[in-house]
Amino acid sequence: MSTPIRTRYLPSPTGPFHVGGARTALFNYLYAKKHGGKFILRIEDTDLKRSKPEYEKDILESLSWLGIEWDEGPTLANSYETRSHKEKGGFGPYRQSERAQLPESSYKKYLQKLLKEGKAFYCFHSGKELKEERDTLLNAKKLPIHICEYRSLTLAEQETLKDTTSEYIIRFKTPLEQTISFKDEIRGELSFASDLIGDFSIARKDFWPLYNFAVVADDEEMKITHVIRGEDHIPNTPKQILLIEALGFRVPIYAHIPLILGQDRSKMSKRHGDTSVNEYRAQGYLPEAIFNFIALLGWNPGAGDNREILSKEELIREFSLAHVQKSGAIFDVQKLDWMNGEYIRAKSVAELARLCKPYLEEFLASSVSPQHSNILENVGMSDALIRDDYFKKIVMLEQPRLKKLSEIGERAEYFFRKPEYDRELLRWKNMADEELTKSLTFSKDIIESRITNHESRLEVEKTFFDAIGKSDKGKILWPLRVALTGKKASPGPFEIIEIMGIKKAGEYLDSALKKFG
RNA sequence: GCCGCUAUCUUCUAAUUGGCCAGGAAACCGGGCUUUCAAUCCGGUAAUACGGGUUCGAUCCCCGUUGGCGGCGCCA
Repeated sequence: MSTPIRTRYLPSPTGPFHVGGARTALFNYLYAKKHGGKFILRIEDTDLKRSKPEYEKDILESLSWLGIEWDEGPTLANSYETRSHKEKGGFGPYRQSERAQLPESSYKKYLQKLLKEGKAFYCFHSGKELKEERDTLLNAKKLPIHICEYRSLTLAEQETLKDTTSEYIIRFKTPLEQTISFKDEIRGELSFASDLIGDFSIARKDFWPLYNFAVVADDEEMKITHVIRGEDHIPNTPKQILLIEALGFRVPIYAHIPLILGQDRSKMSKRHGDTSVNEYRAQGYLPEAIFNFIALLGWNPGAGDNREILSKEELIREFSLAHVQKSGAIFDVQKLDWMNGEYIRAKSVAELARLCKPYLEEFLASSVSPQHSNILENVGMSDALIRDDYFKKIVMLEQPRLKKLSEIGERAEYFFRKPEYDRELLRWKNMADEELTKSLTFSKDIIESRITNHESRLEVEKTFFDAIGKSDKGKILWPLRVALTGKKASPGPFEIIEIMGIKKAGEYLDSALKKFG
């Protein structure tokens, strides 16, 4: 019996939750699910100055929205503020700050062990001294690491010094002249010289744990078997392995995945603007599309499998670390747009309408400018009264055109308020004014007197084509379509009439005609 | 600066342990369908960073160069 697989994702709630983090979480999730293991969410919030409850909430909500469910960790009910300890899993608490505050914290236990065995020590250099040393080394073009003089003091000597000053910190006594190597599941054998690491800090004087140490302690306590994280953590790995060995823990399996890069090829981060999951959500990207898209960023199903649209279940089934790319991938929004469109087209109309409705309402409510309001004539349909059956028909029309849900407002606006007309846009090719007026009047005539049942698109279409005869269809249909929509691009006029009805269509044509006196 | 990772079209990527014309998708361009825009169908442009090896044969293995990225905190 092999040990059950346990993967984890450790976000730090110090800013909006980004797609890079979501991808790391996703890979851990896919790997765990593929092998019937557990995916653990642990919050790295020991940096109390920067960690914020709202950021943690953002992480939890974004992950849930994406469908990346964690088997253990904080829950949305267990908010950062209330600290109600409604967590899932038996290895809690899952917030580092809470673990550190436990009366018999494991951090303290392990720290004391290291100190006692002479594997860690108190460093009494002041922050100023450290900074100066660092600057000197940097200026001399040397590696800015700290190999501390206090490392060789006995514990008793250190305890004595503790009485003389309050400025000290706990460091790991990094063994010299050693090579630390480990196998990365994606990159193979990696090795590092211990001399280049220095005596790194592991805890503050009050035993408050620092990152590298905290990770090692918690991974042990939570029985983590696989560490799947961004390649920016490769340099941390030898430090963590040194700690693991000093504490006699088991070394987990490592896999360092490539970074997601911004358009400028640098690590995607805050400076790249709208990269937060929330922002994509607000713009109307579907969670399934983002899930699918980020899974394919740095990973593919492998040899000869050209599928790109893959469901969550398929992704879990196909996932393997062996097919993870080694080099970083640029987040290409254009391709995301395409994929989102694919998912939109795959939706049922009812579902899509439900998803689009808030975007439409928001658009109609927010885009009423003073200059706009006088044309906001109520054409038999008040904004507050968007009937579902009516809206569904509109959505059906826009479905093949939509890339993001947020586009629905702009695209379907004319169904709810009369458009503003641009004289030149109404004109088909070089049509003269009289010709244009004739065309619009012609359409108005047909609509008002010849169509008996506008709900039959076939009838509308046939009536029009019978009347137009063999003459240039563009002369009639282009001005009609623009009169109906006010836009240079839109669905066809017959489909629009079918939905908006002859009354409103007639009124729109009247307005368009007024442009030409 | 030092250490590490990495290198196939503009972008994401494929190429059974070295072997067809280097394949797919997005984007772009052209065409069909069309009043427009989409959707859809057909077609097209476009890449193994460079230099050495090893080999009958290298995108693949080795070395070097160059480029890109990451890390070097009492942050995580």
